[in-house]
Amino acid sequence: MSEPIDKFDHKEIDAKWQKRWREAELFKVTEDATGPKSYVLDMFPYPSGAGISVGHCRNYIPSDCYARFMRMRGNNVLHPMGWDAFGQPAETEAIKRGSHPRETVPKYVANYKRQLNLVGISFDWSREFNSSEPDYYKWTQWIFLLLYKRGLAYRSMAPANWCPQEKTVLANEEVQGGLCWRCGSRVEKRDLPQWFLKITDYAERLLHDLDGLEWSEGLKMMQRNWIGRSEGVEFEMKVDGTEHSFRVFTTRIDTVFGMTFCVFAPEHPLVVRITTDERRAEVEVYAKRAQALSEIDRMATEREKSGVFTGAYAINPANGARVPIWVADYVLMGYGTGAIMAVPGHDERDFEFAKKYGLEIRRVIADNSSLADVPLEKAEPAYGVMVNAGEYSGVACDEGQRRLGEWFEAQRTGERKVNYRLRDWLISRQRYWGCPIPMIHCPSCGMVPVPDTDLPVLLPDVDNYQPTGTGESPLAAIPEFINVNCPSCGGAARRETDTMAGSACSSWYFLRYADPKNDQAAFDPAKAAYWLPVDCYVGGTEHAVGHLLYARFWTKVLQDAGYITFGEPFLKLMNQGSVLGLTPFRKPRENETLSVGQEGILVRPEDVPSIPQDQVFWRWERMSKSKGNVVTPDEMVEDFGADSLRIYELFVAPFEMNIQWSSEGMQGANRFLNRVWRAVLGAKFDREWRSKLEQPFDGKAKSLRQKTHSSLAKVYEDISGFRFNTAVAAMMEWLNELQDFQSSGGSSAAESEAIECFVRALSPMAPHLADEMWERLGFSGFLLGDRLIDPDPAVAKADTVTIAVQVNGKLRSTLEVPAETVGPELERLALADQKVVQHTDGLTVRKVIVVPGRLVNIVAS
RNA sequence: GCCCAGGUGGUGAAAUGGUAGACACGAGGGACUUAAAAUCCCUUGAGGCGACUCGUGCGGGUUCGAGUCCCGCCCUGGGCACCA
Repeated sequence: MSEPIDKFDHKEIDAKWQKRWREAELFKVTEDATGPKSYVLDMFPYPSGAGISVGHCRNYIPSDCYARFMRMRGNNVLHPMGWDAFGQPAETEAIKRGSHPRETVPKYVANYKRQLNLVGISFDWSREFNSSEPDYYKWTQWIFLLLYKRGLAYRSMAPANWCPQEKTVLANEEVQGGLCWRCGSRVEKRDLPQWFLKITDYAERLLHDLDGLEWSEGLKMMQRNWIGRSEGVEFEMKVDGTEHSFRVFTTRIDTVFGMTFCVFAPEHPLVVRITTDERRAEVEVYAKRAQALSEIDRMATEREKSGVFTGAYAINPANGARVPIWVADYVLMGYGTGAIMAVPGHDERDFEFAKKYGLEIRRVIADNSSLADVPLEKAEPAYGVMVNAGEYSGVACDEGQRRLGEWFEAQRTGERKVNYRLRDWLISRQRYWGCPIPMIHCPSCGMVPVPDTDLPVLLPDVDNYQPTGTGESPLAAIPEFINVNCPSCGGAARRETDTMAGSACSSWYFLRYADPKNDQAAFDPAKAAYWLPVDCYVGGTEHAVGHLLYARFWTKVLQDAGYITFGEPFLKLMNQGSVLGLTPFRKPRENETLSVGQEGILVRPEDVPSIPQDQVFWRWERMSKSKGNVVTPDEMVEDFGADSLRIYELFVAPFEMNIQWSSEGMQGANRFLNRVWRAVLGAKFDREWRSKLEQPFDGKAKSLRQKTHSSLAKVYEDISGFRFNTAVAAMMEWLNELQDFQSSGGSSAAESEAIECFVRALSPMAPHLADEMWERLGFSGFLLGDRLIDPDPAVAKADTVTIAVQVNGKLRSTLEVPAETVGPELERLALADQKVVQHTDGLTVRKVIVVPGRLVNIVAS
């Protein structure tokens, strides 16, 4: 060792070990290895031109630390990575740049992979795949057909955002303030035939199975609310003087006697048929205006209620009352039946509506029967006793609900029903860069699925995939693609031209890693049975109700079809916090209006100097390419090395917490690793330390051994629980003690033990440096292929403890006592303590609380 | 408006109901150096010469003891589909 050891050469060490790991195929795993399997999975990224940021690293570094740790604890760990490469952003970007996703995607993928290797992530690249490759999307299509054959895919008309200028369908993201974000024209709604997947058939199971998952309660709650199960009664109402009837759903059938009007969603098909001639013009205008509003606008609470009377009346089946039918945009066609019974006395929105339009408000619920005629100042949705309810008056609400449910069922005009707010999953996109939907429209046979043997339906490799102007996918303009013979009758037919949303590709990718090269099936059931379900899934909360729900749905369908034996794909889910970057904004100009929640106009950092200083302000926002606030790991790795970045990201904050990016702490992480380097390599290391541990240790060596073993226990526990920040802190404390030991001239087997244990424990966090030090200590091989050392609880146990001594709850003194000191002895010592004597002088000791190993609290007055 | 997280030094943060601020960053002082970098040592919640006092968003409560538990507020961040 001729070179100086005051600092490690991170560039040399990173490159050296990354090369060796690659050459040794260190990260490759197989099913036949020993030890229990563990599947540690990161949500696969969408590769964009900006590359991965230090924000992505906050996902991949901790999960890599965990995966490496699990492997070093004897598990057979699957830790794969792939690319979510289909999707609208890639297509939009390519159109803008005049390139093609087929060319840009592989470039971006190569860059992502380079960056991930740069920070030393232990992915098994032999299992890598890309969702936009036919080898993969063949099986996405196969699963779509499986859903179709099981009656879970159907086609239905649904509105899409339509830009009349560009003559194209827009994603919600492309609509801002009702305007197209590119050309600024007013976005319209246009009905198109679209494909849906029947996730609602699985609502109950998706809800129920959440209970068994090791996910955060907050996230489970989000899914529960999204599924939105409610129990109630759906019943039929007749439109007075016509043959028409409609159905309404309510969770509060006990309030049915308080119904003073009904409300239809503006899109309700009955609206045009029941509206009277004198009301027609007004209703039509209203419906048209409502249609132009986005759903979010219609939902906005602050908005004042609005509506129009149709001129028609309905009959309340419970009491025969004749109630007016209104149309209002606060009722949505997509939820329930698209029509409601309005009970203004006991529903806040109905109350507000009734107040505005002077409709009757009746009390039908009260705390007790004597309050039946107390006027209502506001809606009272509480439960109590039914009043003004005919023969039900005086009946408790919950009993009334049951009896009314039975009554409707006996009358055959309604039934008790469970309702969900979850809607079917709209999976079609009128886009080029997606997985083609494998269906054929035949004039004589109708809808015909592409036979499995004809899969994949290849996405045609064309240069021009601009919008068609008809609302159809660009694929509709490619004759070679659309013209096909019907697989059933052989006649001329037409291919489906919609592609699938990106979320289809990501709804089963976790299965493919088990068997990524299989060209006979999506996966070998035996391999899937070995690796799955995912033991630990790591990703952000932004997927709480999209991806995470869809993936659970597909898993259950595959289970029902017998391909897998489990119904939940992700047993444990960990959500990392975001990394926020400082992002420049400017104040709006006079002609610009901000939408709700927006505080300024985003500007690119390079434009800041050209904007008047007082117009610019900075905010912390999630790092993303579109915000121009991305910091890449490349520069951090260049300056400080992969391991410094890893330590910093592990240490900076709790895993699940958002952080504001600052590279100041990088110095500290780098300094820590340099101290490790000197403490480990500057010592006289004795490989045979194990055989020399029997010698009597002096106090210093003994306490170093205690620190070594207690730190191992703490670090292992913390990594297991994803508490990486305190795991790193424990390593730092351990190192401080080792350095103190060394600077006081100590040298013994205890020091060598500490060094070997430390280097091994550091390996999941800082693998490059750990392997380098391992080699320099005279060992060979890779630490990842080796085991961590088990802490010895007997050694980890401290001999003495510090006992806090309080008087009336205030700390007055501390006692340094042997760990096994019993309560009565602690009490005696505390009462004899000089500080205690001072503070209890003139007082009577009333009570002494002793917590052995912790504290003594003397209550005196 | 509803739902979910949070609120602790100059900063990131730590703390099974039991010594608030571990571990770091930054700052100040010192050693080494011609000097700087690096490294090492000391100080660093506020007030007070001190004994001590005060201090975890605010107000109550439970407890021998509350950052932690309960009730009522305020503020910040995230999510949302007015869900009948």
